[in-house]
Amino acid sequence: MLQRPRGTRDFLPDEMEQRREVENTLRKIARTWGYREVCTPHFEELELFTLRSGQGIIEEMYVFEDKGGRKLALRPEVTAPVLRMYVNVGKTLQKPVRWFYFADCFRYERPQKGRFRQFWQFGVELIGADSPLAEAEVIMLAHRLLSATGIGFAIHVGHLGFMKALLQDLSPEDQKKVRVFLDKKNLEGLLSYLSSHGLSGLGEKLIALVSSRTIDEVFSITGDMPESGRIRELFALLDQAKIPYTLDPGIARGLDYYTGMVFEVFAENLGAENQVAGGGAYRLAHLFGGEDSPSCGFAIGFDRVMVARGEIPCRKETKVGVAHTPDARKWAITVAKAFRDAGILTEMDLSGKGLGQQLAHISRTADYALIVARREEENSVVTVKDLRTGNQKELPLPLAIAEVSGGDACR
RNA sequence: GCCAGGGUGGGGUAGUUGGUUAUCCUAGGGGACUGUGGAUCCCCCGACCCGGGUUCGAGUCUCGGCCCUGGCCCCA
Repeated sequence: MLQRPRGTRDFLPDEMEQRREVENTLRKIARTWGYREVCTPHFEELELFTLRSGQGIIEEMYVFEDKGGRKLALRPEVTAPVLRMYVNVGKTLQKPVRWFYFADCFRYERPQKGRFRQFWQFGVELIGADSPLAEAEVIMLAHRLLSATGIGFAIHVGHLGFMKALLQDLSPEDQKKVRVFLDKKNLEGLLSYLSSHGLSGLGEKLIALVSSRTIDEVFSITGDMPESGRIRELFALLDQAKIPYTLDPGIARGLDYYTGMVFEVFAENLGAENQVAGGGAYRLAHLFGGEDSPSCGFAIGFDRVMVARGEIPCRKETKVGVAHTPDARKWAITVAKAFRDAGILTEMDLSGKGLGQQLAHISRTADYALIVARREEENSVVTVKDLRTGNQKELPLPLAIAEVSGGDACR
């Protein structure tokens, strides 16, 4: 038997309906904030992704050559494609541009809880706005979206400026090493690295920095910096908006292209892969040949959100099944059409068996049975049987539809 | 790429020191039953992840691979 490729999933209707419900909730909210949905190709030129993230990511991507010899890659994320699109068409757009996307991405990684080779991201990009309010807006929107999914989560907000201020005299390699130690909260490793590189003086300051939880503490360690005012304003805005967050100056991982504010969101009930969203302020447009545009955005790991939500029973729509006899087939089709036109989920019996067996099947799969046979056809009525109570009545079509519309689904 | 634990019908399971036709539940299909139900009864369908080795004989032991689950690494 053929298996699906490693790290991919099939979704049965129950799960698909839940995913669509959450997706559409996210879309709706993003729209009310003025963001509009965009879509980019599943594959792009390989260079688009290596420009952003370096050659190292080739190993982590699905890379292939097409019949024309072009080097392509399945998108591992969507920020770069969206910014590429912005550069391609954005000149004429009014700034700022508010876009969102819901897209599947592909990474060649080892699957584990909440991590798949094909996964979905819901993301937001705010391009061409350079202000603390813009940065606050994306965090506020992330908070709003994640709240709507019903999961428990914690937002950590940081700023690359803090660490930059302390590390500015170090070589780029040392900076990177130090950031990795800090991000992993490996303080012993950090101290021994620093002392073996003649940098012991930094250790105390760095540890104090990453354990700071207020902006005053942070600035007392880093001293004043050019962005101080702006950073204070950002956090003041979050406080005013009553966004629950933790100031986390230790966020340092990855992404050299982030320019200032960075944030990460962690969910409860997930294993090692518990980050459900991440983002920050960045500049990418100039990399793809556009004008330098300050931007910020984030992506939500949709699959992890769904895992974190756990099993939530799906509410089902009222469903009717149409049992009919061959001599009344024409009327049965008319009846079914009328119910469907009224927006009611309607299934025709396809088996041609006796009414008893048709009802046996319908009673397992629907809330109401419509019985349509010669008698109903002759009188232009339909027998509506409520399968929960067993009550049935013969009604003309409009009344029959009203009867079913008024009921609640039981399954 | 690394580590640990797993893999028996669609789902869930039993299978003793290696021994006949691999257990049970459930789901699915058909029938009893062509003007009224989910019950009941009967029938059917359907599995040892793949490949090599040991053995008279492998679901069971062994080696390799694949896949799953969790963790490490990475995480754009």
